[in-house]
Amino acid sequence: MGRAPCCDKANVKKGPWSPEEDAKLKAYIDQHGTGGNWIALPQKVGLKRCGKSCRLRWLNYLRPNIKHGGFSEEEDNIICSLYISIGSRWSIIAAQLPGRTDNDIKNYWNTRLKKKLLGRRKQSNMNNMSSMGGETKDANGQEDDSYSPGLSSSAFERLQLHMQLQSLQNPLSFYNNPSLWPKLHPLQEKMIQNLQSLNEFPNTALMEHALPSPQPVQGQKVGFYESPTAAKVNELEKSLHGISSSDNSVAFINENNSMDSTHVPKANGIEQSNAGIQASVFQAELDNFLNTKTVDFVPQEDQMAEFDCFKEMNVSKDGVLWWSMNDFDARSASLNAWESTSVLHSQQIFQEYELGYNL
DNA sequence: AAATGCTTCAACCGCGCTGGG
DNA sequence: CCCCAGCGCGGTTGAAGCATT
Repeated sequence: MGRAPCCDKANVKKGPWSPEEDAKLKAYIDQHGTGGNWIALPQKVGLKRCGKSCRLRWLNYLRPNIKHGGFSEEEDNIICSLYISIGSRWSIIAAQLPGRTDNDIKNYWNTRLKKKLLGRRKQSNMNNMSSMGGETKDANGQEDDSYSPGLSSSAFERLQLHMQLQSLQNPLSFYNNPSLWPKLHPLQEKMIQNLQSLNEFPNTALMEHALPSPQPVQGQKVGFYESPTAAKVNELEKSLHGISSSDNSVAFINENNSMDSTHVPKANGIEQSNAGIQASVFQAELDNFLNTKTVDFVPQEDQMAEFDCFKEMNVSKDGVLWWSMNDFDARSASLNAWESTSVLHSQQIFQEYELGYNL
């Protein structure tokens, strides 16, 4: 037994809206507002439409100041950064882009941005692989088919994108520590095994073959990078507060030529140098794609101290920057010139993001 | 010029959440 | 506390337009 339909489907018109219907709806809402009840609205307006359909039409097309198409590079950057940070929360992303609707952004991501990003990765990987004379595989060793069934699942795709970022930035992160993984249902285990079996080359092995190990230089960054997300938010931070308060997963060589353990957990089977190379390669790709300026940033102890939860989890706060609670609210308040959807329902949502993606 | 394939995007669908009764 | 109507969201669909053969 399914749920009751929201309206009488038989007596409701479906499909594209006519100019007359648009005009009717717009005129009514301009004059009376929505009345706080979309279900009752079509009757009042005299439209044979479902209330949900009216709402959608108004929000996505008829309401004032809607922008269609022509996404700017700045908007691209914001969408990409937020997608990597929070996933397909289109309404939240839309709230950061005045005049854009969640539907528009969702379509834009699915039809263009995603392909642009993955397409570039594909191209870049092909370049890497061509020097090896191997067949085309992505950085995870998978058959590099950007449109493969594996990527058709948005959840898996997002996971993959995020894992790429996460593992490149922090080779000792959760994703690279199976011992930290929660127990899975046997079917889930099986699925993961199947996915892994597709990987002819483990991630690091692939890069090990592709690239020589770097020689760390005293005082230099060794490959961990500030993600575009972090850079973007850092920029926003600066513009909002006039200071930089974000932190990034940047590994440093201290004066003794050893890793600064404040920021980098002790190695456990994965060579930092390889991770560094992976990161720099990916950074180049992503920076190129996002056209985001990479900002040199030296994290301070007191800044790290803000993130006790990361310490407890024995991982550095990685460069995939999570909106800190107060920051996000403040940012939302100042950037969200648009009305509509509440940007954040509560701090809890983002605590979940932090926990969920960093665990 | 016609057929076919591909891309785009408006609209629909169904589910989770919320608040009022 | 429970139920239910309505809202809002994310995923999906399918028609229209465009590109290619």
